[in-house]
Amino acid sequence: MPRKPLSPAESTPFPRPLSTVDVIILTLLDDALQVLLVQRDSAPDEPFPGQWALPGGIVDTARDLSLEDCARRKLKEKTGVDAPYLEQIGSWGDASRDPRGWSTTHVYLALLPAASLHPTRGGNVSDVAWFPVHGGGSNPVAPPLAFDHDRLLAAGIARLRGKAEYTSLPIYLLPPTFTLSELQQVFQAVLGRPLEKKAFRTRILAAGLVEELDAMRETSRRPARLYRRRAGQGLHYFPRALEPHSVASAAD
Amino acid sequence: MPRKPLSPAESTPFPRPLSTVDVIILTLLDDALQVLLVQRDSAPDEPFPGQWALPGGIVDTARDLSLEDCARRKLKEKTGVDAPYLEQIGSWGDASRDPRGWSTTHVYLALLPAASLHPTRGGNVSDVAWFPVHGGGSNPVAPPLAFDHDRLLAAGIARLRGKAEYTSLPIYLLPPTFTLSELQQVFQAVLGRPLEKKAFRTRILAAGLVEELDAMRETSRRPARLYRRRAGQGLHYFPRALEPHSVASAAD
DNA sequence: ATAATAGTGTCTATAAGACAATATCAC
DNA sequence: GTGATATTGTCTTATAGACACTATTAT
Repeated sequence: MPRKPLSPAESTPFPRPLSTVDVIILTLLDDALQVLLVQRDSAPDEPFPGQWALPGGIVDTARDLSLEDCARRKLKEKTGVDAPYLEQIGSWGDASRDPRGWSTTHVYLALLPAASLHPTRGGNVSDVAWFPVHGGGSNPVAPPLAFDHDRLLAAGIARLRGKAEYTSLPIYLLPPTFTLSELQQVFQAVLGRPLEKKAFRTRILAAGLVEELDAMRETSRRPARLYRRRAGQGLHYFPRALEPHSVASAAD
Repeated sequence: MPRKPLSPAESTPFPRPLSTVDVIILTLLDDALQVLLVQRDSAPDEPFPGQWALPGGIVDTARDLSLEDCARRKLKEKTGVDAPYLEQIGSWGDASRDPRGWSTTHVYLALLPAASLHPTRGGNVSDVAWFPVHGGGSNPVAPPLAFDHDRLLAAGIARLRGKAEYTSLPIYLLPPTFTLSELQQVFQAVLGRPLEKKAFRTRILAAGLVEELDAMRETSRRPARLYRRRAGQGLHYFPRALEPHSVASAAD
């Protein structure tokens, strides 16, 4: 039962669904797109004890001013940082997705650079870990996730992949400065296919969404020019998609 | 207070936000994009009495199997029909958008052909009406909507306009058979700008998303070939946007 | 010099924009 | 025939793909 009685104004004639927020936190680690997952409590009266799940939880109307606020809070709790990109992916609400009853989750996608995380690959808690997202990678993503989190994660990945075809979105997976080769590698990791070097560089530079720095990345080979996102530039929409694709599903 | 006590499994340590669904129902009437609005109850203890609002209401966990289910129910209640296109636009949840307290609305976009509606322009109830969506039309959209429905509507229109640039989405605003000129008019009404005739026709036909019928639309001028959506074809993504556009806001 | 990665030159292919020309109907 | 709308021809332009070539570093 609720902790406090509802005031008359708050009283409504319907039982309210449980409201939660889940965050799909992605970054690029070891040249692969990886997702942050948390292991659920092992207490047997908890739903999906011990299973891996997306970070998230119940909306706390006393602390969270808004759904996005709640997502930012979850993000900060698990990573210790704010994400340079946070987007709502959608909401899934029905009677059966949570054994506790009718519930709705509001899913957000957060992209952040791996370099912004703590030294030991970001996870500062033992029940938090990064998993590669690849369908065909050597180490597959964790076993089936709790609740319906598999489909939520799939929707987040699909959104990122889809937007990578015609926007600059994957740039948010990189630290503030990067080389064009690194940027191309991020796009390739997201899209799961190689891209043409010349076409890619022309596309990025013609869009004017990065600016040259006076510094180079010094490696054991030829140094590469460093760039950074142009200040105040949001997501860039390219006039053409990266590859002629044809049809998609009926809704979104 | 809730009508029935919560079972232990349903008990959660947080007060739950109010969950609602609102539907942005759009169609093409009189060559203009129009939205279906409902006038709220005039009882002074109701929030926003007498004001126009998007059709919607509280999620009924006893009747609605899912959020989308709920959206379909609202749609059917107001129009009497199912929409050939229904997409979730997003969810807005915060402490202040509803005077009754912390609430979340789940917003859906429905596109349907005007011809599918009842004879007298669809509205079979006196407190339901279509309003043109145009910013610069002769008859502007209704005065400020109830709650935060202005921004919800704006988000829905923006989604439709955005997708019209690089998908076939506006086709769902037309009846099952149509001419290419009519299809072009729908795109123009959505985008608010004229399109090049030849380029538009090539684009549509090359995509293979319509099929020629053996019938013509007979008017007082040269008859025009009728087409219909190819069966089983979902939303089509064109390889190029209709016009080179550059930047958008930071998140979606 | 060689290996490796960074970066460029140049050609082709595709699809959109511009805009004129032609086709088919009612009258 | 004229007027109106449908449909097509053709040229230009912009940008992605292919792919070979040059540039710069460490060794």
